Amino acid sequence: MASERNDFIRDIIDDDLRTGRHVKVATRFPPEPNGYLHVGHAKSICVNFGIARDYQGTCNLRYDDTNPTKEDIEYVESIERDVRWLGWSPTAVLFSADYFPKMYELAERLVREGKAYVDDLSDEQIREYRGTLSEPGRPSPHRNRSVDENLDLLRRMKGGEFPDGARVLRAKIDMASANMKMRDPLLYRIRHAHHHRTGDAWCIYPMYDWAHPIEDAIEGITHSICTLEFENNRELYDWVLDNTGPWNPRPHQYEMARLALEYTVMSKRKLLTLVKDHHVRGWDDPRMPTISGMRRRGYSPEALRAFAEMIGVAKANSMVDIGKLEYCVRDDLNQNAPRALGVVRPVEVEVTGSIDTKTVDAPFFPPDVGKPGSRPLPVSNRIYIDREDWSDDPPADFKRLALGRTVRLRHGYCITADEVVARDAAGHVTKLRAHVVEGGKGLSVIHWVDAATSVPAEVRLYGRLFKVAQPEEGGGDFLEHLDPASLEIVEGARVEQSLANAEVGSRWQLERVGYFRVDEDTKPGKLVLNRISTLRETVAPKAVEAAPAEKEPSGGERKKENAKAKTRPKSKSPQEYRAEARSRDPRLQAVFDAARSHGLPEDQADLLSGDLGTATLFSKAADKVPAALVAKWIINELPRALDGKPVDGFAGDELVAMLEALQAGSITPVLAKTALAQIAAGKRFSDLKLEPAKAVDLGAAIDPVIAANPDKAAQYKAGKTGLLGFFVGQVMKSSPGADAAAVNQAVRDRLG
RNA sequence: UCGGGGAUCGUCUAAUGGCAGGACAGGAGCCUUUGGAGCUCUUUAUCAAGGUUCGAAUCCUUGUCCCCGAACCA
Repeated sequence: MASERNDFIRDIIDDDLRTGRHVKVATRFPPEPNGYLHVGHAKSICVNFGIARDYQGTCNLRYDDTNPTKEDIEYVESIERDVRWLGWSPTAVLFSADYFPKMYELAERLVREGKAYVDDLSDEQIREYRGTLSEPGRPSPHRNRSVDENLDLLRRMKGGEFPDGARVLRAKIDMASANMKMRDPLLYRIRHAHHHRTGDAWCIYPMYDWAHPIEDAIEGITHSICTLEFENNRELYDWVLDNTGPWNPRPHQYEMARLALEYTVMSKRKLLTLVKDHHVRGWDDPRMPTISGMRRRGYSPEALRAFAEMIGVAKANSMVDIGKLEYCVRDDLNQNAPRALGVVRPVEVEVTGSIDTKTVDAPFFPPDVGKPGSRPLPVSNRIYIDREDWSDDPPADFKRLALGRTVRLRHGYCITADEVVARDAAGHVTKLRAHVVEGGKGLSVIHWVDAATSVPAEVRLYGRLFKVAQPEEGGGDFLEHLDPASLEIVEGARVEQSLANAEVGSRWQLERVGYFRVDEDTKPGKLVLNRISTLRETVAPKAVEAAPAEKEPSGGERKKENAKAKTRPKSKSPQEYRAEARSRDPRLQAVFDAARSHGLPEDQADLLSGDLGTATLFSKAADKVPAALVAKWIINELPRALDGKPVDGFAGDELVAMLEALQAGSITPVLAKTALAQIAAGKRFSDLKLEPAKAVDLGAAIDPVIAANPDKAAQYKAGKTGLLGFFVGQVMKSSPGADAAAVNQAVRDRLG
């Protein structure tokens, strides 16, 4: 189905579809409308909508608007616009607020079933009663109110009888849970606030952990994808589903790593600070990592989708190289942005000598892009070139214009510089004289525009907002890392005539300068161009001012992170748990002692006596089969066969039967492993159809494999010994009864 | 009474006991009327140590490091 693209979520979906757990796939993108979407959301959008697309499923856009004090209609509108601009069409556009009646109904059900209660504690008290990471919490004095009282109180909460913060509805779960999220989580709080969608209909609002699973369940979401920080919430998510259902399909939550990107910040709070404190011009400032900012900058939906594809989906926290985004943007633009000429800092050049044409026909794309189209380019003997392309004192590898040097004008003729005619106050050249070189050859090709017909433009040169790769690291204020040079506005640029009426939103490559988008600020007669990206520079033309921004925070900041880790209490190790279990349960200790008396080393005895399931399995089997053999199979092989299933259900008699057969030599170890997996799946050993160990003609088994892979055989002989496993694996596949060790040796012999 | 996750080239990500692969970045070369693009070649990785196995990134053990969790936020 989606075999070409593999990530852990798609693996799970493939599995769910294969086993029939689900017949359809339904996902959702659930933003809270309290800010603009950013590139991190773009990843989530592409994952959720991408899955729906790949599996012919559905994906809803659902506003998670359960907190009226933070949310706003402005954000609602921007979010849907951004999702659609990215190229996705929601199956439905929905609002959590529309489920408020159903959520409330289920809350009453919980109360009636004695699974929720109204608490009068203040927020500080609730926090205090909750305990800490390493200490259990205490029950609220109101935890055991009667159902009737709870129901009455809840209804009065809903009726608006109490002020904000006076009471909350809490689930009655377990104040001593190691998972803080399960310590009687809040379900409803009182908020006499106007909601953007429900107005003043409600004065109690559901919390995320209550609302989200119900929303998913109501919509029939099968795979509810969120980010890693919600891992602890999953237990509660499942609890809510268990106590409000039955639901079919029953949603399941999966967590993936959120996107972190170099040279930017992603939290809504920080983005909001940038906007509110005017460090940028708005949510859609082209330097912002918001989708609207990137759109205004000139990034295309295709580029953003390609980026999402490139970074993949996984569970490991990561920091993505900003170069990957820039690559995707350039890759798209190279194919799609027509070329034009423009100079950012014009230097007038008076060209002497004859010019035979008035215009040249210049193609929009270079031959390697291979797209059609061209425009006429006026040519004359008064032109502008870019200040970048001139040097008073050219270094040896300078390939552009200097006194006495010759360059070719793009799409035009060659010129040789004769004389500097004028300079500005700063000493920059403003006017040159040059002459045409007939049939000449230039050092390089430079861009230019015709002086008479070119049009003025304001060029906004955007760079990275921050000077450092990780502005949030180091403990200081992220604003300190803002790059004051992230925007440079150049007023006096000139671009070729054909751009005079370029459409707002159109994207162009100004050859050798960069990619640009026509900005919304453009007015008739005043073209405004945003630089989307520079061109890639294999040899930096401005090597002098290169001084790349420091990539790594300094060492001192490093230390701080570690100190933080050290303050965390240390968890118990599995070994300690097993020791504890034994001291609690004499039966386990007895198995430990028995294992020792069988001659097993202490570490094995320890592993076999940590829980009752494993311990009984071992002691039963060790009565009939040598203990060392049993230990080895239980410790090393059983976990994989079980694949997460509990040991308790594993049939010990079958294990014994299998091990006896193995001992008798009637099955090979390879077969024994597959048998173990089958037993774990509930089969009886005697019912298994297993090829008996037999004398396989190794030559007959191996030769065809070698013959079928002559190139690999050659590589092996040349020293790529890793291929041995490949050959053995192939042979084992074709001759299941073979003895792997013998095959291994025989392949080795044969390939010399 | 702490619990939940994670660790593979510089970066991101594959490999589900059998060839450690791809992409980005880097390097070398070719090509080029964009110092762009393209093409070719190429450097570089399984957190550590033990164990099981013919064979381990993958299974077991111990250890190390990183992230998340104690809002009436989501």
